[in-house]
Amino acid sequence: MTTPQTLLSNLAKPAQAFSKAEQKVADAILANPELTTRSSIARLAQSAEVSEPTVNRFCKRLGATGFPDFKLKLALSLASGARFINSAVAEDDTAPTFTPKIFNASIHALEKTRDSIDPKLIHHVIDEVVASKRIYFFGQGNSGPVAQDAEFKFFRFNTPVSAHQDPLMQRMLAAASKPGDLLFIISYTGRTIGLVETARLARDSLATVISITAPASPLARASDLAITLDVGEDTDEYLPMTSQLAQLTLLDVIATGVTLRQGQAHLPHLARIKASLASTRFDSVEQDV
Amino acid sequence: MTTPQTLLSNLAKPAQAFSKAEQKVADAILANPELTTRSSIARLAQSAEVSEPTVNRFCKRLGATGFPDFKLKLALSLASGARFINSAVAEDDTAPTFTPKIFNASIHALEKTRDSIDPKLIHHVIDEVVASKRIYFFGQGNSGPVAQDAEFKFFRFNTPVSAHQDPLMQRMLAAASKPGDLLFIISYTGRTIGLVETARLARDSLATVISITAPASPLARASDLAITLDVGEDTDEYLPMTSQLAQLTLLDVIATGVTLRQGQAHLPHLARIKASLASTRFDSVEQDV
DNA sequence: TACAATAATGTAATAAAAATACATTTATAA
DNA sequence: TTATAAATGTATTTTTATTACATTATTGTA
Repeated sequence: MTTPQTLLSNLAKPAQAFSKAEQKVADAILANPELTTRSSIARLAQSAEVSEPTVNRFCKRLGATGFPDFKLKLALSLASGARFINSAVAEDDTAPTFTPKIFNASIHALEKTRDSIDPKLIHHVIDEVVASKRIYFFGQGNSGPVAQDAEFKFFRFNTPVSAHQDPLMQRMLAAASKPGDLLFIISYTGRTIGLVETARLARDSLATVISITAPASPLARASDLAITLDVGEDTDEYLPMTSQLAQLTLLDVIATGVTLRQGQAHLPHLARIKASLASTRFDSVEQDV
Repeated sequence: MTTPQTLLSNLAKPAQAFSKAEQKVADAILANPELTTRSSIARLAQSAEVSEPTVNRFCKRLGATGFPDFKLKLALSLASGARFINSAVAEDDTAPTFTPKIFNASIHALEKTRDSIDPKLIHHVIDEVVASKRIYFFGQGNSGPVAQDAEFKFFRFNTPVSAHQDPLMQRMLAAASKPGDLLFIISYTGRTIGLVETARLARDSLATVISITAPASPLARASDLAITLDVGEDTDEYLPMTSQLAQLTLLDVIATGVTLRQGQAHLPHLARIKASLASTRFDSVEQDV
């Protein structure tokens, strides 16, 4: 089934087994997809130099129920991910052009992550968090700030939580861990030697290890549960490290899940935290939560 | 002019001056907008219990050229931001339902930021970064990890850079700063007393202060340049702190801009950084950049 | 209250668009 | 070649959208 997100890229794929006339239709659409979403079948047939039924058959072949449905899917495809195909930052970009590109790349990464997350796995992770007596977040390099951020997010629960970026400290804490301890290990590649060893040490001590990392990586294999994020190509020198955003949002999801699981029981605890910040502000209504 | 993004919310607005029959149409569309994008005018007229021309007139009143155009705009509106109107996390949500909601909220925040950023301001900020002799990133609370992350991102440039979360250290560095020093101060609310005072100290020392903060906040006023992010409501207990994502992506934009400005000159520097990480990996192809 | 004047809505006809059935052409393999 | 199947086009029908115009409500004023 052709999903809206991939329709446009399917069209562009040269591997497609289109017949001569259908290729003409594909070319005509690709020449101006935006216009196609507002065209009649007659107009498109004319610009592709084929008959109207050919266009109609073309649409059905691509999974639409007919031409109007095809236009709808095309418009959706244009509106969502597919539009980012050619949005790599180029050397001659200036602020007005590369700014939206970078935001779009970030948005795209979150969309991709959203669509690839297994809610069952999230459910299990929340189970582990709720069951744990103590939580650690470990990260190195760019994942260090993510671990630190997670500490803030999980501070609202009554379970003791801390984040660590220092490899030696991570190692010592892992070795000293006990059953009931929960370690989140965050690594984009899952190939950082120190973190993989830390995971093994912790599991030897019967602590639970959950990693947020790359699919099929050494770290994923060394963990009890692995939430794998395949945000994709960091091949482009200029594009942002979107994996962090995915990691951060994922940790938000987990924190939210725990909050929901605990229900209202812990709200007074949260209120006390908020109150403690009031005096550091110009006015006490808001805060940097 | 009704833009695609706001069409749906315009429909829902009770303030709209719709006539009786038109209100019926609006209600029918709102009851199932998704279905409407695939309906014929006859079907919609029937479900709204009005005549077909009434539907047609309704569409034109909302800025479409006709019913098909309206459907297209509606579909686009559905595909983009507007769909998040009612996506607050509820107490009876479970992992499969709240996970996409949180990702959507994050995506929405980035879309909003993307559309509100002034590229001219970004250009000026890049000017300041390129001109600076030394860069500091200051943040407290949840913005601390953002500052730390920025340090990683800006490390690729030859300019010395450091991030600080400790208020005393921030204060000392600000007081000791000199012309040519550039301070980035990150604060969601812009009302953290310590950070505002730090900004004033730094400007007294003739350093440049750029803040990433809330519009019209004390911090924004105390800065040379203020990039203001209005990500909006953190009223919902369960929704993520999306402002961090906006801050992170914004810093990505700035870092990218600086990279582009410097051109290829600094690529060898970057290569050396990458090489230095190789031995910490299971294989040296990838890294936690 | 009555009665223009105007706005809102619907009916019926027309035009436009899309889909279908079927004929013709083109390619393919025996 | 020549039968067969696949691809494409023509003509027609069906569906969909729009327009013109009639009817019905609504509003303001004498």
